Amino acid sequence: MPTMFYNTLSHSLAEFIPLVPGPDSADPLRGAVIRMYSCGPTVYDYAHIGNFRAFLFADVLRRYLEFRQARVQQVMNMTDVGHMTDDAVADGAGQDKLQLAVEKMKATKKSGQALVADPNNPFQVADFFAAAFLADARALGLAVVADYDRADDAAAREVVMPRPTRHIDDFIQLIQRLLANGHAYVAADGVVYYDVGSFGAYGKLSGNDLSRLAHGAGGRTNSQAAKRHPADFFLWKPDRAHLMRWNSPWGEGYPGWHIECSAMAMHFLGESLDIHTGGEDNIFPHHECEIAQSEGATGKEFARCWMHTRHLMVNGEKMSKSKGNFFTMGDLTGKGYDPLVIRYALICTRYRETTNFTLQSLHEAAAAITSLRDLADKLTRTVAAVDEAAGDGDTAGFAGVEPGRTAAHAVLLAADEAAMIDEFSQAMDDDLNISAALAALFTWANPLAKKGKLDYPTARSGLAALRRVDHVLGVIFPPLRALPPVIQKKVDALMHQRLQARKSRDFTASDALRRELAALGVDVQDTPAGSTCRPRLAPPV
RNA sequence: GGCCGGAUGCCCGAGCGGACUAAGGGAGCGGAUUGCAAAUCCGCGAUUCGUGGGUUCGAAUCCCACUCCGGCCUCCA
Repeated sequence: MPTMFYNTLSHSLAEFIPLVPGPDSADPLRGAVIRMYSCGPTVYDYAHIGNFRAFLFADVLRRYLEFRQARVQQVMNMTDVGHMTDDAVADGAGQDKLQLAVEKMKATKKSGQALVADPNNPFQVADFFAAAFLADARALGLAVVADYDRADDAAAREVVMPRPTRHIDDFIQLIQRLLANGHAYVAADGVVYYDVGSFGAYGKLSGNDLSRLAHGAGGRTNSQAAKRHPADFFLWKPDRAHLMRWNSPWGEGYPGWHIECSAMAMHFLGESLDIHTGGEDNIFPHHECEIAQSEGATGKEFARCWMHTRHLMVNGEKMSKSKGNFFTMGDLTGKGYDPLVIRYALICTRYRETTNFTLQSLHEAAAAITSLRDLADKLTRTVAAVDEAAGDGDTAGFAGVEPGRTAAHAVLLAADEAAMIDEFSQAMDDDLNISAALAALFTWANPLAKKGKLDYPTARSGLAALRRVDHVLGVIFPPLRALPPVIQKKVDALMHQRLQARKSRDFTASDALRRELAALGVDVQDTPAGSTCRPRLAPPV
């Protein structure tokens, strides 16, 4: 079955064929090199789970392509240029968002918790939130951040998650190119604008057309004398008062908010990309403008496939700051949810559906992950026991290699496993239908989990299959977060206390202790051999 | 006003013309086991797919109308 993705550009499902396909025409993904650009976070504040849903969608997409044996070069920007809160006239009005962040930082400093040394320094503020983003993203298992962490120096990291403030020269060059070929102009107010009228394809992504943009009820109608068309957007704005500003041929100022993605994507990935991802809100105007800038400059198709994820709702409502109904990672981990639970809850529905996020969905996720992890444990123990007895230490072959890439692929799968992998893959080929893919996984996993004793070939094959799907899912094999040492001490003490209570058959005390332990984040299980405990993925209900 | 999506059991969510007596997950209920516990195991929950028409031998799946919900058109993932 061909790999079908919904392409916002064509408004339809179409087979995805890489620009540089692999050698096998029957399976163009295998061995392909796929260049993918993902619109990343702005680092003016903590990212919320709605943001992370979009990044996780890109992550699952990338991981699935790797599952299919493609090599993916993914670039995700971290926007640290202070863009404007009120860009309604496509002209940089309102307040600088980084300026707002700086004000907030100053406020927290006054209240005694200094988050950065100098809250007046926008670069420090941006660095602070960039670090916070990376920490959250690591916990969620974003592969692009793993790449970033593996990069050995700052320059190498820059390739993976570039920061616009370090690419101002690229922006200037791109703007000069657009000026030279007539797609941009310097207006009477000294601002450099993109001339949308010069780019006939403007609107091809979003379905907007210029006449409607000029006259529609949805804003952007403000006439600005300096611009040729109301939809013209600025590329560079001279402004000596702006918080972050740089020298340019058009005076000291700052870049427009669309130029960074065009410039950095082309800088690192070339003039044509395979896939460009983002949230649905990026379609217009951001991605529309990216296309105009990039294709206006190069004359080549900028991105072959545009993929957008729908918004996340919280408790049935759109997330918004005024309602205060958004969660950050810290909010949820603080309540006792493991990041892997959050990951699962955010990836387990198809990216093109509006999804409603609730705390209940986290508990469902915890239950689902727990059963898969229990199966993985059982398979691992079975394999390890035999390998140990045989003395070949072969289990290292599983642990040491990046999952999904080599070792797991090298293990020949039994018929059941192969069928599951095939079904999983077919579902994902259908525009990343992860619900159906998960159904295939559970349908295979449940009987295996219920079987009492497994033979070695079954366990080994099952483990390899689980590792392969988990290369996409990323929730079965990554370690859970560790209990803080202080809590661990308490847990040990309570477990001991409980053992005493059970010895004297004081089950009331034993159960009370179980609840205490649950509140601390561990689940207790009693077996004939004694009591054990393990970390909980979610707090008790 | 323009342009898009969506409505499936208690909840989430697949299915997109015949294998649907509707996947999978969660919650619930009954039983086994147990400490009248936790964990585990076995079993049970939609004659029905927003409403009304239509097409068809056959519709959750196609067409029309209606109702409701959501998104974008403006900073947002």
